[in-house]
Amino acid sequence: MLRRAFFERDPLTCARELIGCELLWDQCVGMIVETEAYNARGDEACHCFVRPSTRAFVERNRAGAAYIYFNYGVHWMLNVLVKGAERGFVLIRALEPTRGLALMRKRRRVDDVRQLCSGPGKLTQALAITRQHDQMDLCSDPRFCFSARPADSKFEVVADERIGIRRSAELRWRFTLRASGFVSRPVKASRALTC
DNA sequence: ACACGGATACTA
DNA sequence: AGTATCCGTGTC
Repeated sequence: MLRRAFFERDPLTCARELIGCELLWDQCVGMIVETEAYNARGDEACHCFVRPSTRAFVERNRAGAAYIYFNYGVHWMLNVLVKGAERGFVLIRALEPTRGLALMRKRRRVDDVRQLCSGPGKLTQALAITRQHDQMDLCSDPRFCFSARPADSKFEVVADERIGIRRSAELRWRFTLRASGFVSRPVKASRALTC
């Protein structure tokens, strides 16, 4: 289980290093293959830029808290609060499912493994994540937490532009596992950086 | 390409 | 109360 110290670092560092880690959510598990970083300060795409309630969330909660909100009137989004020198959020955007596939298929009503968690709204539906999990501490309950990358493995991470935003759109703060077939959208090769 | 549809934070 | 905006998905 990832300790709180992992999340007591900058959003960019946490977002990059979460690639290859697992998200454990009750009966279901998936490897994280896509994340995005949002800085509380100086990042116009972060909710903190326009929402006082989100700024209050940052003050009120410790690093490792789940920040969950409803988007486009349809989908729940799972973020993790991080607090280093820079504070902000990591949006969990896609998983490669590894356990609990049958339950995910039932909730998503699709069979294709690549369609289960290949998007921030898809994965919350597959894992049954809703408002009730907002502010949950993801560093204390082994049923709802992150697990570290296997020590002996190597993960190549690619950065490109964040998806679907208008402000601060040029920042390459989306991180994906290289060549993963489980991401929400293909990497924009012309803008991608290996990191 | 476009419909879907709710929370939040504005304007009055 | 009315309006603009929003880190998406599924189906057309």
